[in-house]
Amino acid sequence: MRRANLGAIVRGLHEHGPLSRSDLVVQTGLTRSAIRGLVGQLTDNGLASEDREVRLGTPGRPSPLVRLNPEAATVLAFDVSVDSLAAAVVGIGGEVLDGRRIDRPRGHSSVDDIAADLAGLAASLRDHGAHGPAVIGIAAAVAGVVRRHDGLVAMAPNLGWTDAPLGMILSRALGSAVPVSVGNEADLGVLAEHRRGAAVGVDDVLYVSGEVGVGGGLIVGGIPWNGAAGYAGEIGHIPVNPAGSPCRGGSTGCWETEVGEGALLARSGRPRDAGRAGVDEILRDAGAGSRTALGALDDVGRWLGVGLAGLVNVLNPQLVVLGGQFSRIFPFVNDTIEAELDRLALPAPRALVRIVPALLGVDAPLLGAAELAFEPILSDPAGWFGPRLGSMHLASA
Amino acid sequence: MRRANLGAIVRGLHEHGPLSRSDLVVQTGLTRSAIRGLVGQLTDNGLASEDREVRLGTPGRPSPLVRLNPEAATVLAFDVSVDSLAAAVVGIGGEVLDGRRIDRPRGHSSVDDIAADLAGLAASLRDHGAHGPAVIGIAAAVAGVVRRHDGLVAMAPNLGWTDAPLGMILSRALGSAVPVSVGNEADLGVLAEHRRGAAVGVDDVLYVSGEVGVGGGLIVGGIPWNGAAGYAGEIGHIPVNPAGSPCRGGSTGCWETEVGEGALLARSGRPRDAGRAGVDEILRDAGAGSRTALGALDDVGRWLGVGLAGLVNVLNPQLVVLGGQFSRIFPFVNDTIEAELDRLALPAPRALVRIVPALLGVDAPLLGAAELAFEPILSDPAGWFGPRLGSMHLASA
DNA sequence: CAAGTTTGGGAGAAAGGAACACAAACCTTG
DNA sequence: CAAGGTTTGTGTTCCTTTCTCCCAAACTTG
Repeated sequence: MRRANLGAIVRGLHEHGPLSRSDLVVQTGLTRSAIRGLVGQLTDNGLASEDREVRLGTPGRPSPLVRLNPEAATVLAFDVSVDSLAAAVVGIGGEVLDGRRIDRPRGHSSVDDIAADLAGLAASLRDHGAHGPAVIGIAAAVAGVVRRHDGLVAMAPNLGWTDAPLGMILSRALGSAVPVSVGNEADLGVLAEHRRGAAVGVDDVLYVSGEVGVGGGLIVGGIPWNGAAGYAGEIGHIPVNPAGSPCRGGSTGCWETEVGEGALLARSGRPRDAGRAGVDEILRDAGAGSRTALGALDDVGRWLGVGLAGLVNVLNPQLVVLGGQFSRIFPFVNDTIEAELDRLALPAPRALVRIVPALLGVDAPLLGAAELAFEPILSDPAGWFGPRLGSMHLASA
Repeated sequence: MRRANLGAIVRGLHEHGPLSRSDLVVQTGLTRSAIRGLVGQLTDNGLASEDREVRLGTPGRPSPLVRLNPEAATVLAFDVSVDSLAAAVVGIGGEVLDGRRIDRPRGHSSVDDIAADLAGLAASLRDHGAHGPAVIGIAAAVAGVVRRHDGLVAMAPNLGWTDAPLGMILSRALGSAVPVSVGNEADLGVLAEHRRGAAVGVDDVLYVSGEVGVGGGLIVGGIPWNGAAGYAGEIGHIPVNPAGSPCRGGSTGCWETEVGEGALLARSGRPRDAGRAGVDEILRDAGAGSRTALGALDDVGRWLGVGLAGLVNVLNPQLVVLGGQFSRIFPFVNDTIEAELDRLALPAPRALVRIVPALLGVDAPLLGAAELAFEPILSDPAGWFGPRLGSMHLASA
């Protein structure tokens, strides 16, 4: 009923940017009268405003643009990555009001330390108003296996976490009553690329993020998919090479051991833990024509193609977005991947799929976390104005 | 609005069987008044009826059961399998009014011949009334890669088809104006197992059908998923063994070449084309304790586990249903599969998943086709009564 | 400047579900 | 067997929400 329609309007404005009332009419299928009432409710509550700035040039009465007010509802987004920590304040509509990213030494850190660092980052941001009424959601992306419904990080080998209740601890560190969601880095990366990046408008997307580990995120029929318990997309651990080396998970021949950062470094004769700097060297050498570097990239590209062929057959995506380090090595592996897909994938799904690099780079998971935090207000904006319900959320938390 | 609520009621009755009005109240969340009006509309149009047969034993006024009238809306379902052809008339609510299955010699047959055979089967069924107003949908399951939206069979190696327009040809052979849908055997198998078989009530299901080839069907969040173009679930062609043998698709080391019927037969020292009879022998020998037979089954079980581990990591299903031949060899491979999953799958998704044999056996794809054909009336029952819209469908076909 | 086109504004109508009161049918208890 | 409790069907009324219709406003085009 009304909340659903209101949600459709707010979601449309959030995802597509400012729209005129007549745009909303064609998008929602409602009548002008209905749109008028609903938009009026949004402007009355300050969530949206109507601008006279109108795109002219068409006959007929111009329709003023309805735009969401970013200050009216903001979220706090975090990213716990292998090499860095980040925080951002994002306004509804997607505008990043402020953000900061700091380097982090690789290796294990306690959940409490990380949470404290994140809280510190958040406090340093303009407009964050962590306790203000405008913050309607908080979410964090983390490089690990996450159980969605309670924000438990079941496993994060790069951080040394097992069954870490990041959501709860972060909530406490921030001292905020606003609910905290936690999501896997790749799951949130694909969300961001789908809303604001390389996969806008594409409904069936596989996102492959290559960092130290390899993660996957899925958009199925236009909606993100996380599996029965939020564990889906752990594509780093598909068995591709029974003759391969053992993997951190204890199994053998995982895709991740063939295409991860460590594999690329090792194939080029560097130590596996040379990190981002080592990858930079490889890219520089490859650009200069080094046989070793190009060979290492080619090997990784070949195994990328092998794994992707299986995934394309199983998932039949329209688009594969390569994120993380993969987006950086993309120019060197593109042709090899396509050739392996031609060789190994079934013709029908093969013909449909395109492979592209990510557009949002390292910030994809951070922006995806913001989108996750916005989700409740996009589904049911009515719950966030009128009778101010902050206390209700506190009670249910 | 109303059509959605009406759809929810019809769908509930179709999937769960007869329900009392008060059951419908709790299921839909509507009020008794609303349910009364909606159920009244259904009974007025003959689609449902209310029985006085009531389950007693509880205090309060008994609520008569609302049941769908199977004769009021029927579908014609077909199955084009490797070894057989089948047709059935199924009434709304899921009751099979009549069905027949005939053996088919393995090997290639033209689309026209198959369509003619199917039309002949259909004509021999009681209650089918192919031209009567009660038939509201026609669907066929086929062992091949199917593009959903137009019923094109892109590839069916066991039948020798490439880009075969089965939907169109079958429609012509039947001489019916009712739209014909076509689906992949495994996609429809999982639909049937989800509605009436081993996966009832489970929202995230992977169905693995082992015949000559290996097919997969997915239920994601309670709804079937077919990929961007209907090509999803081609899990037979995930690369699991780069050292393996070449596969019909032209690639190498596909899962199918390690776990398909041919692999089982070859590992037990039989010709790859010994067919179902050969599998029967292996099962008999294994029951009698034959080392060769048990060894072959063990090998297949091991590779089954390898492939499933990857799929479980990627898809995080709650349940894996093994269908086709796999359901027959299940008792002999169960333990091996579980052990391989323990070894290769990530702990989190591994802990969640259960592996079970299919319940509906060879008829799963046939029954799934029926469910596919029912889909339109379950989504919008209002379109099928009142102003009898048969002519409209004809016009749009 | 006039005609045409598209959109906003407002009143009234229609549709559909919610709320409520009451009656009916069953169970339990004495 | 009678009375009370419980649950559900029935019917009426009310309310919410959208749709319809007409007019005014604002822009383009000729």
